[in-house]
Amino acid sequence: MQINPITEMKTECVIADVLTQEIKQTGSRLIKMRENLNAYHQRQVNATPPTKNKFVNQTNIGGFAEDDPRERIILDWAKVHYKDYTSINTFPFHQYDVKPKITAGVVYLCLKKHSFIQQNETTEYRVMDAYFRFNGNLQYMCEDLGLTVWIVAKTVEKLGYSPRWHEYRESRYATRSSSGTSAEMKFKQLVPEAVDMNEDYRENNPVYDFIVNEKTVDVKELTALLRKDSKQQYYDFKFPKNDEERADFYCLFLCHDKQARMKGSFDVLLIPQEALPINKGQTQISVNETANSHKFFYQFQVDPTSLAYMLGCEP
DNA sequence: CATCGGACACTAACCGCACT
DNA sequence: AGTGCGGTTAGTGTCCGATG
Repeated sequence: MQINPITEMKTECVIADVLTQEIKQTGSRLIKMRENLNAYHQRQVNATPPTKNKFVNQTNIGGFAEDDPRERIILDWAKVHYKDYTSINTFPFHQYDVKPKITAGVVYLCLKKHSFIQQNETTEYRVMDAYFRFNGNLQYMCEDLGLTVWIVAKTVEKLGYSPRWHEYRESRYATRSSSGTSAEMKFKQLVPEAVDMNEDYRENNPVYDFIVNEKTVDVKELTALLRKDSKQQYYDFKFPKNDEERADFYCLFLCHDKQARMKGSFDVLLIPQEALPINKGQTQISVNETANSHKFFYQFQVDPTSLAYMLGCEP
């Protein structure tokens, strides 16, 4: 089958336009999702008293005073409504104005004490147990469970709770070693909401560097190469051939100056997975503005200052 | 216990030939 | 001229065991 290159080019442009539109819409959706998440997170924070301790003391589990009215309230509710540990979310927290407050953690500990919750070895159970033991601290949960942060966070979500990405990020930054200017540093600067996946959880070989609003982003810093044969300058962009291994977005920092790199000027392209060629693992992005590859990929150029917005973060 | 170094892994940079 | 693509090279970081 013959394909007219002009027609194909036009089709690609149309696809690019549609995708650009799609990114904007996705951005709006993500903003909405984030708002919901924030509201949920706020409720969680209010519901769980913060602790300075790394661990919630195990001996305190279920340690209600003899006359603690909360225990009776929870047990009365559990006799009628408890099915399994996901029922905790359905507890009518707002109905009881007692002090100390009844929180999800309190309900859990009480139910565990009275053997409503049967200990088992499912991932869900272990994650939930760790969630309450470590007050939702992702870092400690991961260390304790030996699971990757991504699996833990997803399971937390599945159980109806909100993974505390923000707190996790801060904890990572505290122990980070600074390694000069790079695209990843720049990305973090431009998208402060981004969760860095690169350094501490390599076990499962994440193919992405960051998670932003539940979307995976792989950041690449490239400088133009000069082809010896055709004297053309281009950026060599390699990515996984297989769809499943690809990140949701590729954020390319195309440096103009080989020596200055990120210290000099650069273009930022935010390329959605859907725009990448199928069954291919690499492509070239020509520096020449008239080249097809340039025109196609530069449709995904974003202003560095609007990068966070494009990824669905609040302005 | 700290630290040194080799094996290994990952990535950007680069090469060169093929094809249109 | 422009692109596709498989491969190599170089630089860097990590892991882990040997060593003192």
